[in-house]
Amino acid sequence: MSEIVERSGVPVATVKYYLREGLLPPGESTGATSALYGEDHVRRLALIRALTDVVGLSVAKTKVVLGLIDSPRTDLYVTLGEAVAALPPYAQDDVEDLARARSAIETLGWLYDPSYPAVAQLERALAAAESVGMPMSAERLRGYGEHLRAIAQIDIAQVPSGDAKAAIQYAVLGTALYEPILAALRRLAHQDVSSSELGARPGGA
Amino acid sequence: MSEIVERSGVPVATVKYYLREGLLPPGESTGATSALYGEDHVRRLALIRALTDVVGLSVAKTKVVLGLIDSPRTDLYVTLGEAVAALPPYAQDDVEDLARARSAIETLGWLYDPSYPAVAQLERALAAAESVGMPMSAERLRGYGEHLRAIAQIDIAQVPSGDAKAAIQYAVLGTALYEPILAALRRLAHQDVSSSELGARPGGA
DNA sequence: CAATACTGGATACTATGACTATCCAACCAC
DNA sequence: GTGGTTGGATAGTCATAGTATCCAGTATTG
Repeated sequence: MSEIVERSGVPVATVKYYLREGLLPPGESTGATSALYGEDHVRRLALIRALTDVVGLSVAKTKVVLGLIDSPRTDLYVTLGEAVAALPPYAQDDVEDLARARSAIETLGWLYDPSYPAVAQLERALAAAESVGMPMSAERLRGYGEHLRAIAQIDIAQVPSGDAKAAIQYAVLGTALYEPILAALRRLAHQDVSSSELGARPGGA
Repeated sequence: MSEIVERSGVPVATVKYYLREGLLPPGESTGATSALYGEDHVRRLALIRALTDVVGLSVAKTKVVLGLIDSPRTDLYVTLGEAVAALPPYAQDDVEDLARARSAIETLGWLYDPSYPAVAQLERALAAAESVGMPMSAERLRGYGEHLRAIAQIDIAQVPSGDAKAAIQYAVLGTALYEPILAALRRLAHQDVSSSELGARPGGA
């Protein structure tokens, strides 16, 4: 065990905690006081840290996501839905009306399936923006929609097509792990756009 | 006070807590046992809930963001940087090398300013994806970059241009509050793209 | 005008989450 | 055989985000 601790940089006590919580599978037991851990465990630890530290999931939600990766359910659509439900922004599933989300999705001409968790998440996010006096305009929505759809196409083009299980795993992780990248890139794009369009410059106008 | 409690839906004890923590400004005192609260306070409460519940900020980070909105610093660039630093994915500011982020930004031909917090956030997000075996390809990056830059242009076109303070407030809130919308839309776009390209359908293939 | 109800403010308490530390007995390596 | 690890169990810690209680000073109303 000292090996994976050293290679992953995660403290022993924490590794034991993940073992306890069922995030990390036990090593192959070789007697009462030792077990074998391998490359898999190191990768698993990296994944756990990525989901908790970077994506910001709780240990409980991380466990859900890992469970979906380990044994994907029936099909991609259902599995991805469950994964999405484990990702922020969390929307409680008590019946809120989905009017804003529905109207947005219809404006975009996209598939509207109210059972898909992202719909409630969108509703919540739109309601929050509105409650603060920054409602989403239809025009802005259409702009976002166009470019996000293009991004989604890029994402989907990467999904391995042969093995169904691999495809689901890729889709789940891709949804979760690329989100922070997208957020950071948007922030950087703001910089770049304002610098090149308005002449703003690092260190003050 | 019962008024804002009722209108905002936030429990009294919690309102008092926000008052204590300095997230909510005190009402205009009218004697030792009463104070006046108004529309401003209701809006402020909505903003606090939006930042904590939807964006997922801690009370402490929320306070930072609110502080920037209340009294923006020197200029937009600096203020937005501080706001961005208060947003996930958090990157500790101890000297990590920013090789991945730098290379990504250079690939895109964007402005590279290592002091801008989003650079460290990008580094962390890219490193996480890589550590899990899903590194970002240059090709995918270019695709993301193109579309996110377009989104950033939409964002910046909305920023009010007259009043500098209003512009800063808008930029800070827009960065934070639209992020969950973008995340949800991307997830929905995945649905729509896969449904129209692969023939997948709600309820199973 | 007196009883009751409601404030603002201070203080103390609780619940949850994510670790972290301690023990212990079994081993394995020398 | 004996000292240092290991796996496993149990208990303790710390931070965060509230809740709950108390209190005394109004305000209200019959």
